Formats: sequence, structure tokens, C-alpha cells
Amino acid sequence: MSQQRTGHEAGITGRVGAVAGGSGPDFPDLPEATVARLPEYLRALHHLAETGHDTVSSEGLASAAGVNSAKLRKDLSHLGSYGTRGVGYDIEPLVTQIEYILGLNKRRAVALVGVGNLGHALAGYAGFASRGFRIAALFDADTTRVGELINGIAVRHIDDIPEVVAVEGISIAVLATPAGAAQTVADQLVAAGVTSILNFAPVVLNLPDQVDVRKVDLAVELQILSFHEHRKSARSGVADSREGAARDGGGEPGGPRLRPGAARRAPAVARFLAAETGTGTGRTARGEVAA
Amino acid sequence: MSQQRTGHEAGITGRVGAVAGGSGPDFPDLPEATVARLPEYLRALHHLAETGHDTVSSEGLASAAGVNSAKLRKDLSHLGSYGTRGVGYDIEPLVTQIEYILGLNKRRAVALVGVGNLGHALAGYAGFASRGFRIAALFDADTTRVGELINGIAVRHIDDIPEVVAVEGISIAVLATPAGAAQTVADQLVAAGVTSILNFAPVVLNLPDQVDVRKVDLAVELQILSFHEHRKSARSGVADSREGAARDGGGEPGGPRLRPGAARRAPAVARFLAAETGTGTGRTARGEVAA
DNA sequence: AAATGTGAAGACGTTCACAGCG
DNA sequence: CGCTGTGAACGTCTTCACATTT
Repeated sequence: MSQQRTGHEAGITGRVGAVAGGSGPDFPDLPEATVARLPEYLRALHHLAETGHDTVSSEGLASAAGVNSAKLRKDLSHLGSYGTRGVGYDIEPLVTQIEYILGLNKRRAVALVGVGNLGHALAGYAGFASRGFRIAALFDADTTRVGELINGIAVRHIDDIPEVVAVEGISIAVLATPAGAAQTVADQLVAAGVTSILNFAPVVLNLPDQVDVRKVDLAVELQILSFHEHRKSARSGVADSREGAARDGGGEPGGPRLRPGAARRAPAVARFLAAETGTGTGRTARGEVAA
Repeated sequence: MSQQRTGHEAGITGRVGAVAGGSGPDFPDLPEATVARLPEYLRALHHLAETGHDTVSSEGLASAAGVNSAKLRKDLSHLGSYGTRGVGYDIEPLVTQIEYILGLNKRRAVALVGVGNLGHALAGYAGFASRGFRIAALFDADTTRVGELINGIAVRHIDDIPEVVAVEGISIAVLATPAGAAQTVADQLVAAGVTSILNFAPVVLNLPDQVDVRKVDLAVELQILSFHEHRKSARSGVADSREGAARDGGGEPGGPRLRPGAARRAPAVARFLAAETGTGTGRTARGEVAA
């Protein structure tokens, strides 16, 4: 029952890296929220370095990374002091430091499974190569695609996962299979030694706790934006720019469809539904609670 | 200076939808974290419905969605009571309710800008269509691609954005341009009336506050996983499965590169660096602070 | 004088544990 | 008796504001 970290969630919060009594050296105790922002700082720093800067203030770096300066300073303070009071941060050592923390001082080999529509595009995505990764292997279940060359790499059959993962020393995999195949393939990857998975399939993977899973669901991202669109148009009282009815035949929900009793004590949303649709029993002039 | 919501961040937290005194009806006061999980619940519910279920317990739905049951119940409680004590939740009305909240009761038209490698794949991504969206327009700056048919839709030039966005009633756009073009294109989209953007370009967009921006950076996702790989291998004291040196020529950072004085009072990370690399001045046997 | 680094405060999110309902 | 709905406790993250340092 592994908890999947998902785009934009607050997620399983907490510090990462506290020692439980193992034999290795101490690992820095970075808040997960900070870890998630380090790549963005790194990108901004690289950009600044390329445009001829040597140092940057917390204000400057923060705005380049899209956060506020207090947050940035707090984040960087977890890495140790790379700033000079009255001046700012030295870019070069800070880049080195963040890359090291992120494990990017060495290039990491990544396997990609599923070379369909999305997988094919990911295999050719230049951003992976330019930011510390090497697509070291491509896999697909479809034998007619095995042998195909994508970006100079031959597609291999998923049955070869154990062998290739071992030979290439791969610990990170990108999963771009259809939803139905994802769990099985993930199990195979983990059995072969993969310990981190970036999952593009719209399923929740069930994997051992020591395996890190991040999920990217493109439709989910749009649905969250859709919520905000709905909210915005509801607040301005203007008709939505939606089109044709959805598959469900969908009249407005809420009122008519509420099971008896559900509207008795109307919580936030039921209240809203009643108000916006003009149906339902709990309606009052300005969203006042009926009870 | 718009704050970008990014995959897995805790982000700008807070309730969404509280009325500021506008004229529209009250909009439900949903925590942003809850909103981000609703799409996942929806997916799980659809799956359950397709496999013949009518009701589901909080435990069952929670595990299908990859969260714990307390969180699920709290989330659903914000939507009103769709559960029956002793029984569970009725799937059908719950689906209707969540779709309505997310604004998915009507299909939304989406524009996609940039039909390169990634954009092309996104244009053909079936998940958008099956989960409430219709790619209504494709744009590119490259005139040699204008007119090309992708999935039955002709690519148009970005100069046509204002016209097409107005005609199709588009409020959501997906940005898959190169980094250098993203800000300009985003400005054009916003000028044309787009109010929500899903940004795949690795840049922080600077847009008016009323525009919602979500950012998906594929390399960032891998970098976060890379951090966890680095952490895991550091804790077990085992050599990392990285390969060849990165572009920087990279010896270990930290010790030698620390500016004088930086190691004086060693914070978490500097301490760790010293310990792992065996260099630096602050080293002690088991990560004890030297001062 | 300017900008970092950081306690303290406040906001938000998660989890617990149980009252209350069916 | 089972399961939802929720107040309260707890932990994390963000923000403030200023002491500290160059």
C-alpha cells in the first residue's frame, strides 16, 4: 500500500533522511517540500549563470523560481550557508551543492517502459538528457515494436527487464504503459531492482514501501484547472465556456438527485449547488445557511 | 508574479472559493489539497462503477485512490454527506457530485500550443478525451507545421490564437512550447481570454494573479526521485548506481569548495557532506556536530 | 546599509479517536 | 454492530520580523 506522491498535493509531509540507526553516514534532514523546490532553484540558478551572473540575492533567485524570498532563504538555510549577508548567494557553489544533494553529480540511467504515444515522446524529450538523466533502455510489451530505434536506442521486450536493469545499473524507471498493464510492469521493475518509479499511467500502484513512486496524471492536472474555471465563473455569475453535454446526459446534480435527507443540514457544497442551480430545498438569498 | 503550483509541492495552501463580496452565489470552501485529490477519487469511483459496484466504504475507496480512510472521509465531508453510516458511499451520486464540483458536467474545450515532440503526444493523448476534455485547437509558431492534421485537427499558426480562442470559447490552454517561447505565448493566450494554463515548459510564467497556472516539469519529477535514490544509497552506505561524471567534471563538492568559514557551524547538509565524502573540517565519527 | 539566517507565530493539512447514526 | 462524520490533537509548511553579519 504505497502512498503515491502526486502533483500539487501536500502529500505525505515530513522530513526526509533522518537516520533510523543504520550504518551509513547521517543524511541531511530536508523537509520534503524543500526537496521538491530544489530542482526549480537549480534551473533558475543555471539560467542566471548562463546570463553572466555570479551572485544573486534571495529576492532575485526567489522571483526567478516563482516563490517568495522568505521561503527561499529558509530552504537554502537547510543546505548550510551559501550566502553572504549584505551581498547574496554565490551561484556556482550553490549549484554544485544542490546538484550534489539531488544526486545529480553523476548522470543517472533511466529505463522507460511503454513506447506508445506518450512514451515515445518522453523517450525523445531532450530535457531529461540536459538535466542529469540518460534514457538507458526502452521496453514495450508489443513484439512488433521490439527492435525499433527511438533516438538511437532499440526497444526491447519487457521480458528483458531483469537483464537490462542489472547490466545498466538502473534504479529509476518511467512508466508510460496503458493503465491495465502498469501494475504488472511495475512489479517486474521492482523485482529487477528498480527503486524509484515515475508513473504516467492513471492507476495507483501497489508497491513495497521502500520504492518511491511519483505519479503524473495529465488529465488530473486539467481537472484541477477545470475546478478553478468552474469556481471563477460561478463567482462572477457568468455562464461557463463549456460545450456540449457530457456523456452522462447530465442535468445539474444536487437537488433532484439528492437522496432524501441529504439536504437536511447542508454543508458547504450542497449549499452551493442549491444556490447555483436554483433547485434544492436549502436555497436562501445569499448562501446563508438555512438551518 | 503569479505563484505556480507545481507537482508535489505543499504550495500556496489555503481554502479556495471563499466569497470576497462578489455578486455570484457562494462557492464551496474546499481546501486546495482536497481539490487536488478529487480527480483521483473520481477515477477510482469510475473504475468501481465499471466493475459492478454500487456502494463502497471509505476504506475501500481510500485504498483504491491511494490515501488513508480518514483523509478520504474528511475530504468527502466537505462535499456534503453522500455516505450512509454502517454502509458506505453510494457511487453514482458521488460521481455526479464530484464531476459537478470539478466542472466536468460539461465537456471543456482546450487549446494546445506547441506540437513538437511532447505536444504532439499530448494532442493524441486519449486520456484527455475520456476524462472530460476536448482538444479544440492546436497551435504552433512553425509555419511549416501549420495545416498539418493531428488526430483530425489542423494545426494553426499562433497568430490565430485570439480568433480561435474566442470562437471555440476556450478558457484552458496547454503549453508545450520550448522554454524560450513560453512566456510570450502565455501572454498571447491570456490576452485572448484564456484563464487557466497547464505549463510543460521549464520556465516560471509571469502572469496576472487571476490566471491559474499549473506547472508540470518532467525533469523535476526525475530529479526528486534522484534525491531519494541518493538518500537511500547514502543510508545503506552502498555505492550509487550512477554512471559517468556529469558535465561539470564533478569531484565531490563540499569540503574543498566550501568558502572559508562556511563549515564553522555545520548545518545538516554540510555536516553530511563532510561525513560522506570524508573531507571537510567538520567531520566527526557519527555525524555529531563539531561545535 | 544591505541582505542573510532564524526563532516564533500562524496557517494549513493530516491523523486520531470516538460520538452518532443507520 | 459497522461505518460515517467530525472535533481535537498533532505535525508540517509558510510567513513574519528582526538580530546578525559582512
